[in-house]
Amino acid sequence: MKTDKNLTVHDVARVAGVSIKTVSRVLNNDPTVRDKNKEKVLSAVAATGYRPDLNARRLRTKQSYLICLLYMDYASNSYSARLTSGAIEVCDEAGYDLLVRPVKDRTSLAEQVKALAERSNPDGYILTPPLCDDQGVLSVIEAEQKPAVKILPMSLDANSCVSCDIVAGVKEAVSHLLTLGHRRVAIINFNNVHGGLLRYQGYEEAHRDFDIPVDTSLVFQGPMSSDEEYEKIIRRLLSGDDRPTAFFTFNDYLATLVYKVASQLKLRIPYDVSVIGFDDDPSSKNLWPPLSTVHQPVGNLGRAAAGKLIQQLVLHRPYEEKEDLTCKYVQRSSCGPLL
Amino acid sequence: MKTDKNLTVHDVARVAGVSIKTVSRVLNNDPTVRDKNKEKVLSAVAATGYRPDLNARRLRTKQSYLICLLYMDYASNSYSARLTSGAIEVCDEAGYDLLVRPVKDRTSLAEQVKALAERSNPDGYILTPPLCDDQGVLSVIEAEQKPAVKILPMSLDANSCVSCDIVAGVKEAVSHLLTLGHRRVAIINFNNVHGGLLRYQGYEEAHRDFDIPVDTSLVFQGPMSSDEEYEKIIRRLLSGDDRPTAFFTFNDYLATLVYKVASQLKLRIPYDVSVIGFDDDPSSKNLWPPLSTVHQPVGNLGRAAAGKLIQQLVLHRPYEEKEDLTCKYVQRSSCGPLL
DNA sequence: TAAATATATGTCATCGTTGTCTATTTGCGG
DNA sequence: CCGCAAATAGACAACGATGACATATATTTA
Repeated sequence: MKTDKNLTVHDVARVAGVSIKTVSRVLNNDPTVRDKNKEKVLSAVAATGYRPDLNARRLRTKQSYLICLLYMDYASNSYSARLTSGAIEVCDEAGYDLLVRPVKDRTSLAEQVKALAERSNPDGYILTPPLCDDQGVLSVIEAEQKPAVKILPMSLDANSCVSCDIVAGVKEAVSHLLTLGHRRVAIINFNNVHGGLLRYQGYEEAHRDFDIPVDTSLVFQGPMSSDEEYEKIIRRLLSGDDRPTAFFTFNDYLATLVYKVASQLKLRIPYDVSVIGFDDDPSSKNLWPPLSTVHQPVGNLGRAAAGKLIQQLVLHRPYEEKEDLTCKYVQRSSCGPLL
Repeated sequence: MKTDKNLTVHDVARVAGVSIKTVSRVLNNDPTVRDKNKEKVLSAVAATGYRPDLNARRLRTKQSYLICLLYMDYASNSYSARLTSGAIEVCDEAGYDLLVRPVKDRTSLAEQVKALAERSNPDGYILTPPLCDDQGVLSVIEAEQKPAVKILPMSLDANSCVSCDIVAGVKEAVSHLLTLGHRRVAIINFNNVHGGLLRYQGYEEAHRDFDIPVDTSLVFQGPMSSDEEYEKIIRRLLSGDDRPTAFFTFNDYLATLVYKVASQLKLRIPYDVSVIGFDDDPSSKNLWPPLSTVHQPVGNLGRAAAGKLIQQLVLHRPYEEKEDLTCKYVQRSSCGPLL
C-alpha cells in the first residue's frame, strides 16, 4: 500500500476505470451504483490508499461537521468529562467532530461564542447549564441560524432540550431519609439552574408523601459565591440547637463539604448526621463512609444531546432516544436511621 | 449591519473598490497593502459583516487548523479537564481548534487514531500518558507526517515533549514526612508511565538525603487493575505489625483510598497515619482532613504542550516556554509528626 | 422487436479562498 | 520630466470534493 499524498477522486477514478462522479457516489453510499462498479471503486480506493479531503467536502457541502459543546469551566468535578465522553461517541458515529469549549469568563459570554462561531462555524451547539439559559449566548446562536440542544434548561422544550428524571431520583433519595426516621432534612441547593428547581421539587414531593411540612429554615437555595460560604452555612446548621439530622446536597462536591464540616464538629456520618449527594461522581464511592448519592446519567445526557442535535442536522436520520435518562438513588453508607 | 449569508471576497472587493486578492491580502495581514486600501477593505468588511469561509481557506492552504488532544478516558479525576482547558487557551489565540479525544479501548488504539486522522486530519497531536508511549499510536501519527507533542513520555525528548518537575515536588513532599520523623513511608505508584518513575525518583532522593534506606516492602509500583486491588494492598500494609506511618500516593485519587481504608481500620489521619497525594485535584482540599499533596501544574502542561506544537506548525512563531512547570508541595492537614 | 421507461454513469461547473504570475503604480535619481 | 526598480494591485487558476444536469445503458411494456 503506497500512502502517497494528494490523491484525489481523479486518481481513484482512473485506477477504477470509472468517472470521478461514480467514485464520489460510492464514497457517499449512493445506492444507484452498480455492485460491479462499486467494487472496482472500493478496491481502487484500497489500492491507492485514497482518502477524501474533508475540507473540500466541507466547502462544497457547506457543513463544518463540527458540533460545539459549551460548558462552564468549573474543573472541580468530572461532569464535563463524562458529558464530553458521551457526546463524542455519538458524534463519532455520525461523522461529526466535537469541539469542546470550556468558558471561564461569564461576563463576555456572547462575544466568546460569537468569536467561536466566526472561526470554527460549528453546525450545531450543545449547551449545558447555566449557559443554556444565557440570553446572550442564545441570540448569537440564533443569529447564526444554527440548531442548539440544551441540557436541562430553565424552560424545557421537548424539541431542543434533553432532561433527565431528577425529581424521581431526588424523591427516592429523600424518601429514604424520611423512611429512616429523619424529620429535619436540610437541602443545600442552587436555584438558578433548572436542575436545582427539580431537586427541590423532588425534595418537596418526598416530604408531601410523608405528610411532613418543609421547614424553610433548612432550605438553602444558593448559589453562593464560594466554598467558604457554603461551609459557613453548613456549619451554622450543624451547630444549632435543633440541627438537621440529614443533608441532601445539589451535588457530590457539596456533600464533601458536609463531610468536612461534620468532621470538624466531631459529628459522625452516618450516626450523627446522614448525607446524600447528587451526581454519583466516580470519586464519591471512595469517600469514607462511601457517599449515598443520586446517580445522574451524565454520559447518557451527552449522548442524548448529541443524538438529538445530529438528528436535526442530518434530516433523514431518525433519532429515537434510547439512552437511559433516569436518575437512580444509589445507597451506600452515608445515611443511617435516626437514633 | 446586515448579517447576510454567503458573502464572499468578491462582495467585499466590490464594496471596497479593490480586487479580491487585495481583500485576501488584508485579511491575511500581508504587509504589501497600502494603508488607504487596507482601510477601505476593513471598513467594507465591517459594513458587510463579511467573514471568510474557513473551509475554503482550509482547502486552499492544506491545513485543518485542528489540534488533537488524545487521552485515556478515566473520567475519575479532573486531569483531562484541566489539561484541555489550558490547551484550548493557547490554541484559541493561535487560531486553532482543539479536538479532544478520550479513548476508552486500549486494544484498538492505533485504529482509533487512524480513523480520526482520516476523518478530521488534525495538523498536530498532543499525547498524554500512557498514550504518548504507545508505539501503535506513534507510528500512525508518524505515517501522517504530523507533529506530536508528548506530555511526560517515557523517553523524554526536548523537542517534542513537555515535562514538569515531578522529582522536586515529590522530594519536597516526602522530605517533609521524613522531617516529621516518619521512617516507614509507603509509596503507592504506577511504574508504567514516566510520571511514576519520576515520583519514585523523588521518593528515593528524599530518602537518600536523609540517609534512610528505602524499604522495598513499602514500595508498590503497580499498576493494579482495580480500586479493589489497591485497597487490598493498602489494607495489608496498614494491618501489618510494622505498618507504615505515612503514605505517598501516585495521585490524589489513590490517596482517598488510603483515607478510606484508614477509616475502616479506625486509624486516624494524621495521628495514626500521614498521607500525601499528588495532583492537587480541586476536590482534595475538601477531604477531611484536607489532603496534603503535590500541586501538578496540569493546566500549564496543557498550555505548554499546545504552545510547543503550534510553534512547530507555524514556523515563524517563536515559542518561549513561559508556563510555570514546577511541582510544589502543598501542605494541608493530612500529615503530622510521628508520635 | 421497438418504444418507453427506469436505472446507472458521465460531464462540467461550482463552492470561496489563496497561490502564481503579470500589470500597474509609485518613488526617486538623473 | 523621464526612466527604472521597487512596491503594490490585479487576473486567473487551482485546491478537491459534490451538485445539477445530460447521457448511456438496462429493463419493462406494448
